[in-house]
Amino acid sequence: MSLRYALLALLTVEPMTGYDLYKEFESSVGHVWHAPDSQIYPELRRMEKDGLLEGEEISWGQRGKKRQYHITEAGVEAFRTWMKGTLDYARVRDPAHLKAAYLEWAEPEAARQQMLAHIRHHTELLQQWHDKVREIEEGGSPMLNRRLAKIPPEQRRKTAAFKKFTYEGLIARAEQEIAWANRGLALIDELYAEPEATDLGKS
Amino acid sequence: MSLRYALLALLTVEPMTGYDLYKEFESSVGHVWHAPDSQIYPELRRMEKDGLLEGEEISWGQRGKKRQYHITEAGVEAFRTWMKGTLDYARVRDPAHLKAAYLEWAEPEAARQQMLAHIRHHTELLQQWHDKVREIEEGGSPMLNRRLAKIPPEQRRKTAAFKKFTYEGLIARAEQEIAWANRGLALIDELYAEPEATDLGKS
DNA sequence: CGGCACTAACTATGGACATAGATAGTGGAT
DNA sequence: ATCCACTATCTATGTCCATAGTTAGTGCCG
Repeated sequence: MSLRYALLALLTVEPMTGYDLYKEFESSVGHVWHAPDSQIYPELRRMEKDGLLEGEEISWGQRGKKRQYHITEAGVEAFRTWMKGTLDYARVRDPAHLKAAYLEWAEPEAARQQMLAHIRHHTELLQQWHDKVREIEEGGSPMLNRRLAKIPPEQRRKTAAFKKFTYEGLIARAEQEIAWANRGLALIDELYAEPEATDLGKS
Repeated sequence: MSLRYALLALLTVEPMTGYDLYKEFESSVGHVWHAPDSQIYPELRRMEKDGLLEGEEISWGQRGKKRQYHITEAGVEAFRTWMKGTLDYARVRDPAHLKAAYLEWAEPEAARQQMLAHIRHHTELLQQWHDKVREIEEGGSPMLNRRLAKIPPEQRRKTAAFKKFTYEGLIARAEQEIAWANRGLALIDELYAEPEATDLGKS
């Protein structure tokens, strides 16, 4: 159900086509909520049917057409209602930690690779999110700038602050995951340490 | 696809029925990977068809029956193969952070409630996971104890260590989420602080 | 003018999961 | 003897999502 609200959030700034939204999901919003175009187009249709959006055919070039959606009053209302209510949190389902729980089944080298992959993955995310925070701080985010331009000046501080707050949370999470995986690497080293010293003691 | 491997992981300890596995998912493994019975039963059938498990009808009471599954050689092999390979990480899709990015749309009180709900949720998880770590440390986890009893003594240290490592990662994550939500509460207070001082300056 | 990357939108299929409910036996408590 | 909580299994429906196409127009580059 969150896809719907992610789309509404973007459409509170300006009317957009499905393709625009898809592009925005690939870059900015997609860092928080990913969605493929095959999910976006039908959802927009459904939202129009539910009265949250209104679509309009726009011609493009000679024969080209695109469908631009703008949010309705009901759409804004639905978004506000969603913001008011509390989320229900999904049950834990974490492949990386599931696997970590049984690392004794892997060769030490494979176990290390798991941890390195975890670090690599979260380092990439970290990079993206750091870039995003820098962009916000420097006022270089086109979508955010358009949003800020539409709202009264006294609201702008809040709007930018919450965006930054969000990304900083994701950054902290990624850093935590990296730290965990590093502890994992240390643990693997310790558990599979060359047992010479111990053997000497035993023999 | 991870459900399959979560089930295999449990079945490396001992043969179990679908109901046993469902119960285990509700308590121990469910802290890492949740699954409802309606997903477990058909998956077990599929795994049997794929030769990873073998099921056996067992009578229970007068007329009762249950189906107990034990892992096959192919099942163990599949589990090892999964442990060897690397996971592909799912794209980010995080309702809590999506919502946080647009908190300026909520009344300050509603915004605070979001943060408090986040704290409450992760505090509950934290509690569960802390209990789990204590259980592991004190040797009071029935499933883990049966697992440890089945393996050579020199393997036991690793097995227990990886379980503990896993839960500690989840604990660190939950603590991070709580810290983030607390920063959120502070930010809300700051952004919506009584503006007397500023007004005085302006007037 | 032909190729090519991009814009634009949609369809089809299948897996994973939530939610809800159906069915039936067990075993202990009142 | 009956009720109830629990054990045990399965089905049904719908949403979400990944993956992989299909179709068609645009606009620039060589």
